[in-house]
Amino acid sequence: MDIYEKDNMVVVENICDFHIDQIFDSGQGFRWKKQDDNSYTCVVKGKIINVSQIGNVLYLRNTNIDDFKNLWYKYFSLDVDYSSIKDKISKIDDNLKDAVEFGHGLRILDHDEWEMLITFILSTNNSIQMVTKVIDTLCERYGDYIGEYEGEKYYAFPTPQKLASLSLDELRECKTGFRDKYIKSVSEIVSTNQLDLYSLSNLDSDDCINNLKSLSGVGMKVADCIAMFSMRKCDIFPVDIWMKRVMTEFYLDTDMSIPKIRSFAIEKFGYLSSYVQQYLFYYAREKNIGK
DNA sequence: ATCCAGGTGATCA
DNA sequence: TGATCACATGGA
Repeated sequence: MDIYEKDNMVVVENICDFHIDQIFDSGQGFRWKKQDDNSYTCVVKGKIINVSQIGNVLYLRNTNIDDFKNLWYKYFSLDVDYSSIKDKISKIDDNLKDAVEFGHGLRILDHDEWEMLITFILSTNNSIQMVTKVIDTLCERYGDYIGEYEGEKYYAFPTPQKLASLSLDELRECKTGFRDKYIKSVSEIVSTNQLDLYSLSNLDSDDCINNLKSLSGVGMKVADCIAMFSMRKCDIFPVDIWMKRVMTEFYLDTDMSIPKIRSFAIEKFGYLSSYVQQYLFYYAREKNIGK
C-alpha cells in the first residue's frame, strides 16, 4: 500500500481486498451517498469525506494525510489483514470459497457505536431501503450541520442528547414507526451515561452483547450487528432472515432455530465468525440464495 | 390487495 | 425453551 497526499486528497495505491461498491452494498454504511461519478460521500467523525476507487487505487477527497492516519486508516479497516482471513475462510469448504471469491472486496468498517445502535434498532422488521430513508431524515432534521460539498449539504448523525430531547411524535414524524419508543429509551440511557456505550468494546463478546441486550429494542441480532460493525468483535454471528436461508441451504438438513444456527456457526467458525457472516450475507443477498 | 422487510417484546404453555 | 402475535411504514 502506497499512500500520498495531493490537492486536499489522499491517494492509496496498491490497495488489496477492497472494493467500495461491495462494501457499501453489504448492509453497512447506510449513510454513504453514491454520487453521479460513482464516488461516495458521507459525514464520518464530523468530517465530510468523499471516496472513489479505480482498480487498486483508492481516492479519499476533502481530507489530508493526518486524518488518514488518525481516522480513515482504521475506519476502513486497513489495519486488518483480509488476505489472511480470506485464505483461512476459503479453505473451510467450497461454499465459503465461492462466497469469498464473490465478495472479494468486502470489509467490515469500523463504524460509530451510537450510530450502529440506532441504525440497527431501526432495521428490525424493516427494509434496508427504509432504514436509509429514516436515517437521512433524522440527520437532516436533528443532526449538526457540517457543511457543503459539491453543492450538497451534509449533516452529522444526531447525538444521544438530541434524540433524547425529541418527543415520540417528533420521532414518529421521521418514520421510525413502532421503534420510536426504543429510540427514545436508548437515547435517554446513553445521553445520561447510564450505559457507557463507548467502553463496551473493551469487554469480551458475551459481556458486550449482554450489555447491549439490556437496551429495549435490542435483541440478539441487533446486538450482534452493533458489536460486529462498531466494536470489532469477531466471535459473533448475526443471524437474520438471509443468514437463516443461506445457512439452511449450505449446512443444515433440518429446520433449526435462529439461536441454534448462531451457536452452530460460532462453534464452527470461531474467531472468523463475523467475517464469514459478512461474506455469506453478501453472497446470499446478491444471489438470492434460499429465497 | 397482500406480503414482506438485516426482529423484538410480551404472553402463554 | 418454544410458539405465536402485534408492531408502523412503504415498496413490490
